[in-house]
Amino acid sequence: MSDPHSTAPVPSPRRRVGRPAGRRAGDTTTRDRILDSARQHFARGSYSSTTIRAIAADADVNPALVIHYFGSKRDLFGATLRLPLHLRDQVSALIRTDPDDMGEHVVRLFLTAWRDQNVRTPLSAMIRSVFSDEGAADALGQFLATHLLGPLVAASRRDRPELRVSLAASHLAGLVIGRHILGVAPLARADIEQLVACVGPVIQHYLTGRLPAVPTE
Amino acid sequence: MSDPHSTAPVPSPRRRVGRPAGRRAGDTTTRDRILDSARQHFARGSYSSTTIRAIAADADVNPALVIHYFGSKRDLFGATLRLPLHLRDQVSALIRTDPDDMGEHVVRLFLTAWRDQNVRTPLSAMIRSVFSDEGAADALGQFLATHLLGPLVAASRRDRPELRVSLAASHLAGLVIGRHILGVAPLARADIEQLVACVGPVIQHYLTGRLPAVPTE
DNA sequence: TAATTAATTAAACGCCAGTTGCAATAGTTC
DNA sequence: GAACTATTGCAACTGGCGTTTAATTAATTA
Repeated sequence: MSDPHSTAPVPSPRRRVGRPAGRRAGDTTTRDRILDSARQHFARGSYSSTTIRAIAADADVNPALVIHYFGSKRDLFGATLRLPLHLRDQVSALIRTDPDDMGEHVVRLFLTAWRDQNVRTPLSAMIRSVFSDEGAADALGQFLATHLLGPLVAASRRDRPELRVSLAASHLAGLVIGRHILGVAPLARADIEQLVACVGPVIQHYLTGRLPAVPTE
Repeated sequence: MSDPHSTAPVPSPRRRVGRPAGRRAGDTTTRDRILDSARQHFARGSYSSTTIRAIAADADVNPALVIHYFGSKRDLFGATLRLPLHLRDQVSALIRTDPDDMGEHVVRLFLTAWRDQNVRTPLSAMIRSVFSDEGAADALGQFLATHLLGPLVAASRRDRPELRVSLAASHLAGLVIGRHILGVAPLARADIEQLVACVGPVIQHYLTGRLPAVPTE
């Protein structure tokens, strides 16, 4: 501060200190390192609480390089949200299973998918962003409707499929949040099959069981 | 902007522009207005994404006044988190009801409490803060264990009470999040009694029904 | 009524964020 | 090997943030 310009036109001899500038030898993995670091940071904090500078530091790189590769913080965030495709395949395999047997499969799929870091980090980043960025809820809703809930609703042959799927999804979401984000001890400690055994039948009930009639309407 | 002109050290005659400084006439409700505004902002965004300046602007007040009343942003956040006491009373009334009848009562209590703005805003601020601030999960966990889950666990006469209560709580949390934070249509649209009828029996099952045996161990 | 205290604002400070401009180095192409 | 392009770092700019300080006005007290 205090009168920036008007410094004498000294051509600033670019002192040679710290790591040198310029391209590194060998092939470059820097872009991916940045993306990895960004995934981890966005998955851990909110959008506004994670900083490009921290991401850059973890990738052992200059903050400007992050911008150079990804344009802006928002775009970088977008780049971290791409989901692995095989999850979609698993879901579409799921809806072709026996509907009376689906409950346990859904729970198992959800819980095992979460162990895969390629699923877990972008999803938990999405979840976190939904809670911190107003309006991001739409993005997640879109994703869920298109890739997860929508197919299930379409496959249902029962009454009020949207309500059924919403009830099931809210339970699963609560389960995953409790187990993996909040770390509620009994849920985090339990092994997957135990949870499948407990929760699977309930999901099954929501999807195909008898729901109480709507009061009036 | 641009060039804050290092004007000569004129002692800055405190120009009279905008609203005048100084105490206002009449009795003051300012502190409460600030607190209200803060509640709304913290309930809507993450801790780091809400700014004192925005809170002050909504309360139609100078940012410095916020600090003057509450000391710091953290303390202000703390001040917004006090829960209305009657919720605690309702919970402790709840655990004295018939355990075989508790499921529907719990769901109804949760959903109706959420309609009360004095409950909804601090709770959703807590939820959001848990997702954005690392470490805030402990605070919420503490609160839940002390005021909500703990009593339920203590009142349970079944096996594995922590797992039971955790399963029930995760379901309820997912329900409230879907209904009130994400605005999932079928959950947001349904009236409370319909949800009570659907979810109550499931909660009941988690609390007092037969859980599948633990595999080995 | 004089002194004091409480409520309020304006202005600035220091910090840290995202971003930009520029220079330096390494690989690639002719 | 010269010209070019891709990769990297440094330093600075701009802007918003939480917070501090000082000034101003209204209420209260002595």
